[in-house]
Amino acid sequence: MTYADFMSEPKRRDKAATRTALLEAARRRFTEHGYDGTGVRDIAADAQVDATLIFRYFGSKQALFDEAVRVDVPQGLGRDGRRDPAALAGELLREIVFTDRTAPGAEHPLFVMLRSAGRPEVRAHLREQVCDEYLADFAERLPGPDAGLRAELIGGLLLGIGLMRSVIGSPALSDSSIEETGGLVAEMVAALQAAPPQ
Amino acid sequence: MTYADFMSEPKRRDKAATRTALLEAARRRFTEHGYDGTGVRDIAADAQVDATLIFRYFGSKQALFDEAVRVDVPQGLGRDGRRDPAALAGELLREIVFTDRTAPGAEHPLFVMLRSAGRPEVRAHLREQVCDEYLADFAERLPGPDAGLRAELIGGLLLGIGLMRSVIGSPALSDSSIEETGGLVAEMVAALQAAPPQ
DNA sequence: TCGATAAGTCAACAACTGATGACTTATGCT
DNA sequence: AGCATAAGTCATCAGTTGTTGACTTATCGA
Repeated sequence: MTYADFMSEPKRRDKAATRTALLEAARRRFTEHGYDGTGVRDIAADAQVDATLIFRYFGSKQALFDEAVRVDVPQGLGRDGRRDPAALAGELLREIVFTDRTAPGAEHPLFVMLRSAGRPEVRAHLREQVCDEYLADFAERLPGPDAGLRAELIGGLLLGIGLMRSVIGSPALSDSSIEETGGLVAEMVAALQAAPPQ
Repeated sequence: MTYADFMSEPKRRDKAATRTALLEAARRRFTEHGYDGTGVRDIAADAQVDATLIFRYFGSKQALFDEAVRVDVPQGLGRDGRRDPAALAGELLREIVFTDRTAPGAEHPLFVMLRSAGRPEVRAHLREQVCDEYLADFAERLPGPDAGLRAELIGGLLLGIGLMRSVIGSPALSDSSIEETGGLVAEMVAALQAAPPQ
């Protein structure tokens, strides 16, 4: 069988494979162009699949987006041992911000959502995930009556760093290593812990 | 002349007024729904004006967006006197992040752009403005060989705080005063200055 | 008061959007 | 081998998008 034969050969029918191909193509497209900038036909073309299968397998474009962007928030990140907010921030920095962006589906879903932040439902989803799931643990480990504010400042710092890297593409942060940036972030978080109540 | 007469009365023709009405409506719509989520007919309806005037006066939807989102970056924010990065950060916090959001056209253009970050041109514009215009002054006032990285970390912190307030809508930061938040931010920036080279 | 010019209106376009339902074709079991 | 069923295809819909050019109407100086 020649190469041309192989290429023109109709591909085997495989629901699971088609589904994940669609899901991966969707993640890439949504990451790069946002929800509104991506059409179902674009996704299907990337996955080399018929566009109507999106509705067969996911129901709607919105449902596909939701699934492409869903993430399991690791429960109780620093459960035993690492109760230190600075260490916790370091973990989040590694898990969310400094993902290997050469890999497929590399960008963390939080930043995919950020690129579609024009849509109110996406913003709501973002708020739930950031505030309720990621930031909840922080507040109770920080001192002072303004612990909630301090926790959100750490969240803002981490998200801001990710924003600079993945959305804005600022040069220094994009090229920096996690050790370099992590060290500076640790100092900032430590200062936040030590700061007197405002 | 009755009220009904007044209401049904055709309004005076006034190019300048129409233009600014369009511009303000565009700012509001783009702020709330992003570029792709906003149609020219939506904007025109808000401004109570015919949609085709957008193309008469601005050329295209994109050009209208550009003009609606344009901002004069104050040159040399801390030219004389306030050479301290922490003070500079405080100024930016007041100017960009803690704008009075009850006012019309309240959101700072940077965050309007963030809500349309799905579009590559918008991201490019954002990068230019943030890195070249806002962050340039910071780098030369910070110590160490990694001054550029530190400057971008401050940028990330400020943008992240704005993001939490205006896009995500996190509770504590949204309700906080500029004094409260500014105090904590000052501590973080100070720690960044004091940090040893990584 | 007339007429030139600017301001605003209207109908329509071609392209694209997400989505549907009826259709065809391949696959795996008996 | 043949058949039921799952997987994939096709034509098409109805609505929306940005944009255009030809049209009407108001405004204001002569």
